[in-house]
Amino acid sequence: MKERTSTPSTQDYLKHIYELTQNGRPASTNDLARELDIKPASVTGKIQKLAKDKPALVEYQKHQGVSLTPSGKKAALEVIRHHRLLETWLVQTLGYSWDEVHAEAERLEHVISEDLERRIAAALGNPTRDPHGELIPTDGLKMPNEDTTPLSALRPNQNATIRRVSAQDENLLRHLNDLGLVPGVRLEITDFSPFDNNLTIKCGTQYFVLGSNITTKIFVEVVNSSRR
Amino acid sequence: MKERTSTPSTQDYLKHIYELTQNGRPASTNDLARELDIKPASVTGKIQKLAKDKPALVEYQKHQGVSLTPSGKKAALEVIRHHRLLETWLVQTLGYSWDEVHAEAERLEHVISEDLERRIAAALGNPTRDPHGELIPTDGLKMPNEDTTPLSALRPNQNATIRRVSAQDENLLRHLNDLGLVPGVRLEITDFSPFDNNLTIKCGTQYFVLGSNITTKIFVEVVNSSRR
DNA sequence: CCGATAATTTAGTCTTACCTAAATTATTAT
DNA sequence: ATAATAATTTAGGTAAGACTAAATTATCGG
Repeated sequence: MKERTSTPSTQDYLKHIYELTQNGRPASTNDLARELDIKPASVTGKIQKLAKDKPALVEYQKHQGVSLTPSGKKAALEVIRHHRLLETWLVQTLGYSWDEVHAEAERLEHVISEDLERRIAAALGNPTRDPHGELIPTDGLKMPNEDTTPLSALRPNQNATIRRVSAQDENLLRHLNDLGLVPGVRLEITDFSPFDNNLTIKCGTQYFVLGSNITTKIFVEVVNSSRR
Repeated sequence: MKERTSTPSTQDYLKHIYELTQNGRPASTNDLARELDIKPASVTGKIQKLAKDKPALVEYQKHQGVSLTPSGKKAALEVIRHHRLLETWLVQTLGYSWDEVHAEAERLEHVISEDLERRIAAALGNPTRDPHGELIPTDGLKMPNEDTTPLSALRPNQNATIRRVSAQDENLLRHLNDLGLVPGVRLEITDFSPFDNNLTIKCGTQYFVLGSNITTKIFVEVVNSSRR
C-alpha cells in the first residue's frame, strides 16, 4: 500500500486480514499496520473494536494476531469480489491495461451496491478470473479452489501454464505484459541457478531469466509431461 | 436528500451550494443543512472552515449565506460532471432506468479519477446531457447554456419540447417515464386552472392533467407556433 | 535459563466533525 | 416601532480514529 489520503475503512482492514491470513496463521499487528500504512498502535485499537462488535468481524487475542470470523470473511470476500469485478470491467470495457486498474478499483470497491455488482458481473458474462488471473469470489461469496504453484518452485524440464500473477506494482506488471508473461501462456523451465534462485524459462521462442522477485509472484499449473 | 450513513464530504457541500445558488442568491445555512441532512449548527462550522481554507472554496458572511468562489465552483462542476456522466453510463451500458441511477451515482461521483471520467465520457461519445436531460459540464468545467422554461410557466395554446426533468424522486421519475413525459417529447398546453395551477397538456394522442409538483420540475423549450 | 531485542499493547493527546442547548441576530406582523 | 417568531451562530460535549511515548510481553541466541 503506497500512501494514505484518508483513514482506512473497516473493509480495508478485513481485506488485508484476509490476504495476510491466507498462509493459515493469524495476521500480526505489525504486518497489518504496514499494509494499511498506519502505526501498529492504531491497528490494535481498531482491531479491539472490531473484535467486540456484534457480530464480531475478527477474532483476536492479545499478542496472538487477528483472524476473520465467518461474517468477517464474508465481508472480506464481498470487497474482493467487488475489486476483481471492477478491474475486469475497467480492462474489458474501457481499455485499461492490467497495470493501470488497481488504484481505481481500490477506491470504487467500497462504494458500489450489490445491484451494480451483479449488473457488472452479468454484463461481463460472470467471469471467474480478473485480468491478473485472480479468482473472483462467487455471487454467494465462495472463493473457488485453485491448484497452482509459484513458478519459483519449478525446476528444469518442467512445463507449466501461467494461471495468475499476484502483483500490483505497475512497473512490474507492465514489464511482464511486455514480455508476454500473462495468464494462459505456456512455458518450460530450462535452467535453475541455486546461487541466486534465478530460473531460465523458455516461452514460445524466447528465453527469459527471472529472479525470485518475479518467480514468486507468478502462479502456474504444472503440466505433467516430459516426466518419464 | 434521504438519510445519511456517513458524514457529508466537502464535495457534497459544494455540490449543494452550487444547486441552491442557481437562483442568484447565496445559500442559507438552513437550506444547506436540510439538503445534507445534518443540523444547521454543523453546517456553520464546516462552512467557516471552507471559507478560510486556502484557496477558499466558499464565500461567507455571517447571517448572509454562502456562495462559491471560482475554485469552489470548479470543484462543484467537477462533481456534477462525474455524477451526470455516471448516470448516463449506468443507463446506457448497464440497463438501469432513469429512476434507479441517482443513489448509485451519488456514491461513485466522489471516487472516480479524472482518467476514468474521461474514459467513460469517451466511451459514451462525450454526451452533453444525462438521462434526465440535465446538461453535463464540459471537460473544461464549463456549464453549457440552456434556454428552458418550467412547464408551469406555459399557458393554453403554447407548444413545447421537453428538455429536462429535474427530479430525483424515484416514484415521480418512474411515473413520468410510464407516461412518456421524457426529454425530446413534444406537447401542447390545452388548459390551465388558476385555482390549483393545474395544467392540462396534450402529448401525442393523450391528455394529462399535471399539478405544480410536476410542472415545476419539467423544463421545456417553447416552440413559437400557433401564435398569430 | 537469561538477557537482548523485537513485537505488541496501553495511556494519553490531537483533530475532525457531528450533536444539543443557549445566545444572538434577522424578519414579520401588528 | 416593537414584540413575537424564525434563522443563525456560539459554546460545550462526544465519538472515532489517528498519533507518540512508555510499558509490557515474546522470542531467540548463547
